[in-house]
Amino acid sequence: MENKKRRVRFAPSPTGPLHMGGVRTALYNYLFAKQEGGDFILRIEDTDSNRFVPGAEKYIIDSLKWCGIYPDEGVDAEGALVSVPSQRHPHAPYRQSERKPLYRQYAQQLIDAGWAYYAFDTAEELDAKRKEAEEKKETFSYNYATRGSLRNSLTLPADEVKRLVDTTDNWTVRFKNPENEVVKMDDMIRGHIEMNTSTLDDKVLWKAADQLPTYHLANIVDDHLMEITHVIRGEEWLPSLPLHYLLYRAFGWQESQPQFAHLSLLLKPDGKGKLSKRDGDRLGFPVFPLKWVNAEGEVSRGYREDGYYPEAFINMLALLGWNPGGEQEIFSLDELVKLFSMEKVVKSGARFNPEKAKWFNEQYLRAKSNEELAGEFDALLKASGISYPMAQLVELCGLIKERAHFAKDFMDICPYIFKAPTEYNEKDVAKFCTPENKEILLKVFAHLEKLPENLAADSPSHLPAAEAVPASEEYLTGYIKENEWKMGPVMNTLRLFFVGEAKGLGIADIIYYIGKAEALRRIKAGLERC
RNA sequence: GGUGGGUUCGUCUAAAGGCUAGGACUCAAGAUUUUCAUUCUUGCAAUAGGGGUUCGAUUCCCCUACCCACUACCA
Repeated sequence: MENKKRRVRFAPSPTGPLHMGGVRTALYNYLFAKQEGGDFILRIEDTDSNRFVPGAEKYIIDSLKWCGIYPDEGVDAEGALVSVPSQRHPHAPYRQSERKPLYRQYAQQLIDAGWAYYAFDTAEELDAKRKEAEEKKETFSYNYATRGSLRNSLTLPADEVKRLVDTTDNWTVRFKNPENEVVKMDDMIRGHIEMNTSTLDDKVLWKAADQLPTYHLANIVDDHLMEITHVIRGEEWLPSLPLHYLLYRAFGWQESQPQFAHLSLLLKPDGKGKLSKRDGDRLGFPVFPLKWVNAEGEVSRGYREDGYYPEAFINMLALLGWNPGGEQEIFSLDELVKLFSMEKVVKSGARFNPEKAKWFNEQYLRAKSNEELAGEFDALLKASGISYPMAQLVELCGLIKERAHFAKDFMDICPYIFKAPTEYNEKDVAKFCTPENKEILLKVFAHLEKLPENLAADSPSHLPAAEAVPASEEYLTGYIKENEWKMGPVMNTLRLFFVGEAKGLGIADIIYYIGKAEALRRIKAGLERC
């Protein structure tokens, strides 16, 4: 059992975009499997025909792909139909809707063994019972106490049951929970758990109306057939664990029953409750890996579109509820695979912190080469119709990457490199547009005009110290010092003219990146407007 | 309401009965810089409460409080 090759599955339901909590579940499954060279299987649990959302399956696959999580088996990366078992897909099909004919025989097997029964109560009848109980401050439960007085194969005569099963189609198959028995379970994260079967209700396993199983049946049957060794899923499934244990027993599959691990949920950054789509809209951060537009045309932002690198997203997600123990926080996917352990998964829910998510991206941004970033920047510039020499763009990226959270911020950090400011910050104008500074700037203009292009910029910071132009009165800083002017006011007045406010890169750098002619134009314009 | 799970700085977490409870994010202060940002230094800040067990509890047990999930012919 322990020596068997690990086989895990991620089994989302295509009812909408994949939540980042779902991505984390997929990630933990993936890390756990890959650590020992196991298989990661992607199965689509589309047994709820009412909630099916077109495009959701493709979204899930694209999301995992973006994160670098590729299934070994399962629905194809292109979402192509995999309905025939093959070497690559030995347990196909991987969509439960395509496995539809399979489940009925298993439901039948449970009925024959006395572990399940037919139930003929309509949804309306049961709703009425629930409402009635609610008014009396009680809870209606379809279980050992009530099943004897409801319309099912335990109470109806055999010929009537046969007639209803054969001629009607709004019946279900329900699991027959044993009465007052303690189910003893083990969870890899939570340890030993016990639950009394009398607190459970008789879950619907199969519906005649659409000839489909519910989650519980489909899940257990498929996990068994697909030889899943470890079920790693969200905490919301913990309450149905006893049912799943009982199902394995009812089928006689205890020997190959997988081990279970229930992950805590991702909580909203503020207030109470689990992280939801609304929190992202309200607080201004993505909840989904990729952008999603629903049928009503509502747009949900995605981490990808917000400018996150998938490595940063995955890194952040991995550390939300798991920690290898040291003080390192930046891990590649490969490192995560090596270090992951289920014992180190945190039991309590993790509140999501959007600030920290940004910080992770910043770390990855800074680790990128200037060349790579320049490629991203160049694409942004081209999109706004700007072309700029690549060699200088690479140098510029070295400077601005320390100022950015995302590569998409590059343009906002230094728009003045590509375009002269159209307006000046009023406070800075009041501070620096003094008669004295104007007089000095007039002289600086004249001095700069005389300098050759390659020296106008003084010593831009991209140059290694050894290649830097030696300090000399010939150049800008030397000229200022020689005249015993205060460096601050002169530089900031220049910056006001170059940038539009007293912020931004060093003056030498700005002159280097905009060129002497443009620098002179901006000083001239500044002096006129001041 | 019932059942189950959980609880260390504001947040993510470390400390598997034993140093002054450590790190990161955020925030604040200082240093550096021609400004801003970066960088560096420093600081603020926690074992939910109460009982036990023990020479010694963040750690083990019990109670309380609070939080979360489930309680569908959804997953």
